[in-house]
Amino acid sequence: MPRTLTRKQRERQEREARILELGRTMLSEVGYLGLSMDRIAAEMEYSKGTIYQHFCNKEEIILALANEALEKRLQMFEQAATWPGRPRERMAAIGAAAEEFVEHYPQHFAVEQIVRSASIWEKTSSQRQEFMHSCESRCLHIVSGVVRDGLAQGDLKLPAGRTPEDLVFGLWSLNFGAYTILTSSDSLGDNGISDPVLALRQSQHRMLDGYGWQPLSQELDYMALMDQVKNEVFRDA
Amino acid sequence: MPRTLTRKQRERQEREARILELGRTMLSEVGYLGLSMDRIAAEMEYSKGTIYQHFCNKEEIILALANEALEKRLQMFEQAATWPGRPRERMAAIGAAAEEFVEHYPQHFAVEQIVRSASIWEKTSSQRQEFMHSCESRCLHIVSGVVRDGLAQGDLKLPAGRTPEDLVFGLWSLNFGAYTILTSSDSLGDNGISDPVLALRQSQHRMLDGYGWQPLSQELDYMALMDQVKNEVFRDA
Amino acid sequence: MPRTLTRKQRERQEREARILELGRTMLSEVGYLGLSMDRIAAEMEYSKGTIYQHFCNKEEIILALANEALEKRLQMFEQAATWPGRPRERMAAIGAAAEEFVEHYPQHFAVEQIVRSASIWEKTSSQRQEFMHSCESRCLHIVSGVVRDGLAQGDLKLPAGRTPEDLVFGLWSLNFGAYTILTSSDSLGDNGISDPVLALRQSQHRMLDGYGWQPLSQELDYMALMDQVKNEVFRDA
Amino acid sequence: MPRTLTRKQRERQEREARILELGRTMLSEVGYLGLSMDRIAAEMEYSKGTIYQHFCNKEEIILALANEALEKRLQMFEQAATWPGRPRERMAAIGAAAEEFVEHYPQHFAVEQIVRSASIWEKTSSQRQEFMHSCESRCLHIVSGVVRDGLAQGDLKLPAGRTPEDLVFGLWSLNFGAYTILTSSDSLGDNGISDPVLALRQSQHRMLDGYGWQPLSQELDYMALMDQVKNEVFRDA
DNA sequence: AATGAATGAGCGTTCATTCAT
DNA sequence: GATGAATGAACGCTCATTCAT
Repeated sequence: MPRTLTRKQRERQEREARILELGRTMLSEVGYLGLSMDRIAAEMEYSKGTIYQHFCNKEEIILALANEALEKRLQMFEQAATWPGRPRERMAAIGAAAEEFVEHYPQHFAVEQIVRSASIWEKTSSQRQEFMHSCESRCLHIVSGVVRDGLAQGDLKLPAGRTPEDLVFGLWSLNFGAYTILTSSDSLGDNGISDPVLALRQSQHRMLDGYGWQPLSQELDYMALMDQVKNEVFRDA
Repeated sequence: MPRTLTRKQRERQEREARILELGRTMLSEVGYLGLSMDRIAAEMEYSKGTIYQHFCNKEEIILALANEALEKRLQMFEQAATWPGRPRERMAAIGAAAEEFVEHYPQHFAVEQIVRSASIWEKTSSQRQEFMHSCESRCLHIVSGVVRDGLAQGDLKLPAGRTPEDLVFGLWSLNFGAYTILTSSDSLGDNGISDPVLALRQSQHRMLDGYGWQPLSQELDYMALMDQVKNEVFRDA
Repeated sequence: MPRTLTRKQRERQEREARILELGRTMLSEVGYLGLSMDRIAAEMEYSKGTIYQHFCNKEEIILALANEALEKRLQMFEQAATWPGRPRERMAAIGAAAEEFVEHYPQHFAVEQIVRSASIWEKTSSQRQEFMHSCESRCLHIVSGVVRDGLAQGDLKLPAGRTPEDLVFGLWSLNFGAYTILTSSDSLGDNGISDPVLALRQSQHRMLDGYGWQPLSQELDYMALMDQVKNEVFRDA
Repeated sequence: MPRTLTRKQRERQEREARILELGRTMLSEVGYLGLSMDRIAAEMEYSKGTIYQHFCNKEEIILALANEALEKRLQMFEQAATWPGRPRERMAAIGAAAEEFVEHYPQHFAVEQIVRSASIWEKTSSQRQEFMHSCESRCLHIVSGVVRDGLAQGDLKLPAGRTPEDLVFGLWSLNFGAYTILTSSDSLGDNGISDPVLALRQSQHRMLDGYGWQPLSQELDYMALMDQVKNEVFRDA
């Protein structure tokens, strides 16, 4: 029993990776509608039958892509969460990671959006669905962990009855909403929003300030910190 | 010469309304892909040709629905913005309106989401496109107007270089993102977010607190205020 | 009983003329497929029902247009046939008329072509069909009359068993074929046929020369004659 | 490694041939408008999808048919042009080939006519378009080659400034026009043209006589020659 | 007489999926 | 295991024609 995979298995994995790569590009370029098994097969220079041996329907491909995306996001969040410093600084680092994720892997982000808009669930295997939920959970958990650290250190207080997850939900919504609007609107500038990414950062930090999370953004230049994180942690991501 | 429309014209309008009503339901139930002219026609018990006499392609229907939705939202925002009280209270009123909008017209909100995800623009008339942009602009304008009022009264200060629109963009993102996640996730509860709508409210208010907007949420029970607005202004919307 | 038409009748006729005018333009611009009752009605700013009161189906319109075209051609041939001179000169005059017809009324010619390519006959009234056949007959008759004049004057001889109509059929074919090819080919120049209209003229005259029709084209400058006819007879046609 | 095609490939080719055969019949029976992918599929007893795997749109089928037709015509012209004898006799042989073509492959001729009347070009591949143009060119070239031979041997003279191609254009027009009229008119007999094919032959020969091409039709029985060619060269075409 | 809403068969085309080879 | 021919339902859309008003 070889520790390494057989050649066949290796080829199979490589093919699968190529399918996903192609699918990702397609999905982000032409959307859910534009992604077709025919096209993938043609571009792969494999037959459709072969594609179906890897993914038993179109939706499975999309869910697999979503899993890749979430895995990447998770990994980046994990990296960011290790940033040395007080919890609020680590929150900023995660914010930087989220920024970096959208900027550096726009196709991944596009997949995340599509998965939220198209109804994919009925036809997909519960295994992949669970994997996706677990990724999502772990992402959330990383962030809520930092919140808990902040609470433990007395850097912030939560309103009665509110959980760390509630706070994270706010940040998540803000981030996801901002990039969704950003991606789908071309009239932001006309409406006085000339630098939406900066506006997003401000909003995040003011929200945390609103929770009284120390050090407040008047006391620490989180903008500079985020740039630093992006440079140092994700320079060659 | 009747001041009112002729019977024919009335019938036409009613039919058009029915098409939109059906389209709206379909769109929110089965999404952009599931909406088909065939299905609309079948369900209307009219022929396809008749539908096409009202809307010259599928995308026009969707854009018309989006315009309805934005018009409704605009109207609700306008109403909320007249709420008596200090600017920050009026902001809360608008927040309540946004909540009410999604809750009371979930189909309208679904349309707003779909329009952001599907590429509809190429086939639609520029007239409808402009109408939509203008609605969006006016919505934004209402809210940024309240921000300006707050600034004028010295209730809040904006960071250097940031515009009222930037602040509004944050709230908009937060709101849109929260309801998008809320709508497309069924595992929030499992992840510790048991009441996402309440979490959204908190996030909004903490963000405004973060801008130092008086009166802060410690000083005024905005939750109660929002409930009051929903009861008094939108009771029978 | 008024000698003149009533106002209603006049209006009816004018409307009918407008329908045909519009139909003719459409037919020549977008072909048989592009001609639609919808479009005619829209452009006329009349209702479809009204159009149908004039022509009970699409094909009737086309046949009516064909009749107009043939009537015009007939009229031009009649005019040309009165050209003073020997029969062969009158043949040249008719050739000039045919040229003029295509050049000056390209839409009429387009209709003649369409009528030969689309199957229109099944749905049209026998009355219009007969009118068309009679026009065609009379056109032919004019030309064959000139041939008979030539024969009578001993200017040409026909091979045994051949009729004047056979000769005319040749000219007709040549003319119709040349303009059909001309209209539908854009590569004539590439194939060495730089001036097809001139080539057509030559072919015609050489054919008549081949019948020994006096005066032969070596003896009389038929090219100049045709130009003269076009100038003098059809200057302001 | 088989020199011949695999069974699959053979089947594919056969199916393609059947599609074209069916298309040809349809086209000649019900015209461009009557030809529909639905009907082809139904009559083939294959699904529409299968048809589309061979031809990516309707127009491609028609152009393929046109290419078949032109290829056949080209081949027949090439055969005829090898007829032993003086150039003018070879011209007659080509005339016989043209006759044989229309008589023996009326569907091919019908396709040639349809391609001249319907606008097919926009949707078809440039490859097929070029093939068609090249066939046309080569057809023309064969005939103009014979004219050049005649010129070289001093059998005819061309008017100043006229090319062999101009002469060929005349014959082409004559032939194409005659068969077009013949095909679309059922009243020729009533108008004194009892044998239009014979009339066409006469016209051709008189035209060549008009160019003084030796031997003239008085000196050589081209009618008999053409029959001989049809019998000997195309007996079992 | 005039209208135009309504029809509905038909069109060309796409595409996820199956399955014999 | 890989192939790709075959499927067939579905799609968006057109248009000649009818007919109640």
